[in-house]
Amino acid sequence: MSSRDVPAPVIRRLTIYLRALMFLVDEGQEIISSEELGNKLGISSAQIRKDLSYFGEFGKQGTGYEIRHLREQLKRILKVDREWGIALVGAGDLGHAIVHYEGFKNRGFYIAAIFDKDPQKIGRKIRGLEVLDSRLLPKVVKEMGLKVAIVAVPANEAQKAVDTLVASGIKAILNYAPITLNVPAGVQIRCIDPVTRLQNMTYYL
Amino acid sequence: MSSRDVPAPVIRRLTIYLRALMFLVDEGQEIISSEELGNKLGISSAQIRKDLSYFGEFGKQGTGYEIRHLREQLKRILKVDREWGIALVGAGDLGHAIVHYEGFKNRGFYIAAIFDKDPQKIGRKIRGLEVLDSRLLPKVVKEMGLKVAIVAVPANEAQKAVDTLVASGIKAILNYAPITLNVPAGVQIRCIDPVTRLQNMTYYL
DNA sequence: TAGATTGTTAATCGATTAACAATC
DNA sequence: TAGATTGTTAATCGATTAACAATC
Repeated sequence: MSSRDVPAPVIRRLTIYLRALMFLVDEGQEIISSEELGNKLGISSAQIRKDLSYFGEFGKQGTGYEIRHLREQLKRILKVDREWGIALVGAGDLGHAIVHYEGFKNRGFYIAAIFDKDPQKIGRKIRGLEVLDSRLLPKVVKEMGLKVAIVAVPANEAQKAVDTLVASGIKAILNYAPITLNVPAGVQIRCIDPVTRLQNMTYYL
Repeated sequence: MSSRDVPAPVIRRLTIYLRALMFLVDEGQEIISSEELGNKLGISSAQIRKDLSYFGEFGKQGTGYEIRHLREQLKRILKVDREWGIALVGAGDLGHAIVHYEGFKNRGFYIAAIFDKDPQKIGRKIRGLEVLDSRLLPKVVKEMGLKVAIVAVPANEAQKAVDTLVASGIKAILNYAPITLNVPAGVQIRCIDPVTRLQNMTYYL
């Protein structure tokens, strides 16, 4: 597939463009130029046009981009013109916060199932969704056909959780444990570690 | 300052190296080569050696790196050989999860003050720390000399929160609102948006 | 010493930027 | 049309990689 060789930084920026376009639609704006969008995001207009050109021609010379149209195109490109069910592993404080997070809505994702191995947590409901025994994970993930997961367990349990998820057919994992995890080729993984982000800033202070 | 022109990707990776070294110290390992560390992190050994060479010579030919020593050096470089107090803005679900987060410990940060504008939340205690009225933020941040903040308020309140923080002397902001925020030069900002990270993965599915 | 691994250089690779013809 | 902005090319810039002398 030719789109495979789109540079990774381009894909990362597309998600930022999409987020901005969603916001602009809410604001009622209909048209935007690469210049104006770039100013809002701190990205050059040339960069934006170049990024978009990997996928097609979405603008109109002399005018700019029709916001709704570009939004739909980016949703399609990023494959969030649908809703992905997420398997959440870990029903602690962080898991709770993730389930209550409002930001998934209309952005392509929803929490489909919650798992934990703590008998104290199994059976409880979070936002109407029952916490399931981790031992049921392979069965449930397969039955529901889930491809996306979030790992919100302690660092020392994270690799095991990831291994189980991968074995159950999960293809994309967002990991909140502050540790580098290994996955086989063909499985996507990203880590959210607030401390590394903070350390990244203190360097510059 | 010459260290200003160290490439940003290098600093990002240093935080990953530091995280791995902390883990290795816990495991009891004492020495590691760039090759072994690279294998663990999915980074080439040449990359690691090059990254470190921006700051000095930390290894020993034929042997590798003394893990504790390299850890201390990275802590110093990233300025986390101290503890930074964090001003947390927003005491909702996410704010709660951040206060209860165990990952800050021994990594250079602690929550120093919590602010919210909701009268329902002001005065309550989270982990022994009282939620303060947001109107007190400038005074408290200045008095405590805080330089680092975390924004955990809704998207529509985030820019205002950031403006107040910057006016109060904050120099580094970790933003959890799913929106691009503007800060003046000299202030660092990073955004944690799980949905953009997820969208980044679904592209490749 | 012999073997191993660093620190660093030079070459390669890839991403960003500037400029402008095309065109709405 | 005249003005504005796109899409794209070529040039620039920057980061990664490979290789190896230095050396523990």
